[in-house]
Amino acid sequence: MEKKLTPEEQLKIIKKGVIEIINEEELLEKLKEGRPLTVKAGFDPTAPDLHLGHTVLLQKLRTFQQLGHKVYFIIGDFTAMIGDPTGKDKTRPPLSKEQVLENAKTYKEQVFKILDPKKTEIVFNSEWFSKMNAEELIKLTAKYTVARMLEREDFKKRFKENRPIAIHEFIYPLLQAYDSVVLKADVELGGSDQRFNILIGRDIQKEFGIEKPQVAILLPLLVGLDGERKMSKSYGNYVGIKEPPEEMFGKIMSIPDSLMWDYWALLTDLTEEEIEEMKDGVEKNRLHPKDIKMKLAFYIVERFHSKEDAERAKEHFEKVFSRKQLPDNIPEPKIVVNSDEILLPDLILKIGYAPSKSEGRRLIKSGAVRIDGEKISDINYKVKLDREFVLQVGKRKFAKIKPENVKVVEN
RNA sequence: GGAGGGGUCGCCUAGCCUGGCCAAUGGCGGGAGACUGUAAAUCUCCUGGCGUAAUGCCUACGCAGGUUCGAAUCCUGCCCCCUCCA
Repeated sequence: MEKKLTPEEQLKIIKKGVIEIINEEELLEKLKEGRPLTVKAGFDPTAPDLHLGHTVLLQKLRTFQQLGHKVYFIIGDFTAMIGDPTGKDKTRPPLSKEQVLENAKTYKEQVFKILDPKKTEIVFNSEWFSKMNAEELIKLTAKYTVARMLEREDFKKRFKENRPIAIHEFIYPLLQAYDSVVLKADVELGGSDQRFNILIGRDIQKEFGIEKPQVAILLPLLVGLDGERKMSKSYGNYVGIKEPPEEMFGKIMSIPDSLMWDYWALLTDLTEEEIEEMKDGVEKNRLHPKDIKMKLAFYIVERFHSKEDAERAKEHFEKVFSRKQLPDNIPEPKIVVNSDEILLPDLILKIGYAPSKSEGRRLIKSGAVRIDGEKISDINYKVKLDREFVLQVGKRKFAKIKPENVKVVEN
């Protein structure tokens, strides 16, 4: 808990790292009222994991909590069944209720790695939407127009290119807006791609008689591992906050160097000056970019796991990738076979290191497969399972095959 | 409701007129290898499944049938999408 800060001081803290506040004077007004503000951010439980991209937002929510405000973390279980069309060039397939609930469950435990449970209210928007009837829904939709919906870039684009926009996709932003009505949100946080949705929230709140609508706070989007698109579950370019330390470390090491400055800025508490200092060091060849990236990876792993985990992850990384040695903890899969000899592609398939036998063969052909460090390039290679050996597929997949884990079943 | 255009291997796209050489062109994405710092850039290979192998088998060009020795390609019906008109 901090000492009560003046509205101006609070604003300054809030503004750090923010792309845009719509609008700032209104926020200052609200802060001057001296009451805890209702701060809202919504998440679609479309995949079971929160990732680093989400944490940018969560961090800012925590800032609000530290300033004494109240955070509503909305799990859009209802809206997830629609699918947010933001940034999409095609209609999203809706999720089943079961999937959504399953995903939502894991969200809870994850958000409290960052947020203060005492000041967080987790709400499901199905709470109000599943009770809404057709009449109420239509009244809600009557408050906005097609033309205004089409102002949105992704809709406009799809419309122009004669690609389908389903009606429900128009309704999505209205539902999100309605969340803000229900909660009487003072502030809504979102990534910069949420600008449109959040602004509709302001309009709709006014339509429902809320005089001082929510202030939109837009945060930068974290670019994903590919260095191209925003970090997102659907692009598969993300680092989940529950991922094992080694994974996390490795993934961060694989981002393009140019991207790491964004990561430093958005995912750490370092000041701009400190980051600039490092950047300068790299540019003047005083510092090696790889070392700085290692530091970043360490920082992030420590953050979501522990210092010890970070140490281990770093050690693992150096061992496996820098020194090309075997890692410490090699999985020892149990396998069931019908003979004590097995074709290599079969073995690779069996331990799940290739999705099909054909793929396994391809990997062998391309020289990605090693047994006890020795490259195998014969796709008909037969492996004897009566001795222990280490199988390596690609740079990062290892498995220790032990005779005691092999079960021979006649058939 | 009417007229026209279209649905191809993750995405986009070629092929369909002039059936076989089509597991199907090209790009993107993805994987692996080389070089490296699991960075960038570059180069090479791979990218439906099964198969020790083969000019091999299976499944696949919206769905269901038909014509044919043979169909992504021709015919019929159905479903879906887009455009224009109403």
